[in-house]
Amino acid sequence: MPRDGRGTRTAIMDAAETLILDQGFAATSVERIIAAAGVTKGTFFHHFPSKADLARAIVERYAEADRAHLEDGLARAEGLSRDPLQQVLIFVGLMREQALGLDAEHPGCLFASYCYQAQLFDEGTLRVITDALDAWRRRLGAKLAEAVQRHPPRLPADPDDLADMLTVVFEGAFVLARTRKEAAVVATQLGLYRDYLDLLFGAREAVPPTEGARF
Amino acid sequence: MPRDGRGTRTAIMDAAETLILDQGFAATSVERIIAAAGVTKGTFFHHFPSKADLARAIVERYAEADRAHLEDGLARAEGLSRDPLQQVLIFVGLMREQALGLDAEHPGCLFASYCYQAQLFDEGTLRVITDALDAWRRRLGAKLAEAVQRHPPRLPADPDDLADMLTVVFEGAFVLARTRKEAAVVATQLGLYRDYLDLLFGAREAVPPTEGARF
DNA sequence: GGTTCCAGACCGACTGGTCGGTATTAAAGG
DNA sequence: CCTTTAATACCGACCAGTCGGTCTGGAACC
Repeated sequence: MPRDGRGTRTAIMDAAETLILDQGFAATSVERIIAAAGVTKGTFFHHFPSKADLARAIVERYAEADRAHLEDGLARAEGLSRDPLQQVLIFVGLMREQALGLDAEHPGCLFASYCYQAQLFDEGTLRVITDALDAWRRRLGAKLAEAVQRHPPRLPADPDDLADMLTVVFEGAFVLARTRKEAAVVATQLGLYRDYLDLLFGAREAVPPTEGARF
Repeated sequence: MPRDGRGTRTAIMDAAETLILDQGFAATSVERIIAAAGVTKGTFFHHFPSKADLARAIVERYAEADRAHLEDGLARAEGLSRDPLQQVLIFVGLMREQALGLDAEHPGCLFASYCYQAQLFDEGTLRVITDALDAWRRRLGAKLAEAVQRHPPRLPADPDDLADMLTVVFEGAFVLARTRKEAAVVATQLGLYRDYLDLLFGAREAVPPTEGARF
């Protein structure tokens, strides 16, 4: 094989991703992408058959990172507690921690960007997004369903909807943070979501688990 | 005076608004707008000096409707209870009611659409958005500050952040509803937010107000 | 020599925006 | 009452520039 083009490829994707996040896909011309990435048009179309293929590649990479983020956080939470409710609380806490470290002036989610320009993308590209968000619903929903069993909630609540709410808080907080140019909003709102779960499952009146789990 | 052009003007704005909401501003060409509105290019540029002026006009109209929505809901809630906490709960309930009536396949917020393409708009246009969202924070934050006085919350909570959370839930729920093509998400998530407030301010242990307000 | 990576001139389609002109209306002047 | 006038509403051909995408060709590596 000749020389390695993967660096160039990711350079194009990196440049495109940040441009897309603050001006949208349609306004992000190939010319600007290649200028930002320091390559030429020939190079661009060597790596991506079309601009649409770039969009797909970027969102797929983003979704993979998102999934890794989810699984990594869950694994860490599972290592820190046996109780599913505590795991979720810890998980949200971890997300909050990382949100605090957002130095970026422009926090934002590529999924949200795409979904507000949905007509520009083909079905497969949009499917990547729904699949990624469904993963959060399924994984957290299952944990919360267990939590509902062990810790009777003070108000009736559907575990899946509760899981969705984390995504909702993330996405909404990004929007607000962007308009205010104040990244701290994300961490603050995640904290409120955590409080909500705390209140919903009154921490003390836990039903003893069937097995000998400690907490 | 010549014949009335306001109908044409709003027709252009209506067409543009829906197009912008599902493909973004940059991808919404003047040609498509005028095709959808049934007017010609000359007419378009007669009413709007530039495409950017159209963007500004649309977001201003949207923000006015948003503000009216806020004030109308608050006025109704204030008519239904004297207690600020109850007013907020009723207000959220009203929003939920209206979200249930969303027949649109594409629920969505123009503010979010703009903020994910912020580079395309000038400062004044973006300012309209921050002002509109700040109004929600101020109005609801004040109510919630009163609520905190009368009903000690079970967990420490900043009234303004709590107010922000309604916006967050709205915006986040829109994103999720769009990806799933399932408008019901919005009402569901608003219901969860209402539950949160309910839990936070335990409904029964209210501190009697200084004056003789009943609730 | 064949394959992959990169370069940049080039193309037709489409973009936002302009401009000269027509149609419609209401008020003013007779 | 009828005409004039002026202001606004509307039309569509046209323009310069930008868009995504193609193509030919050379450079680097096996």
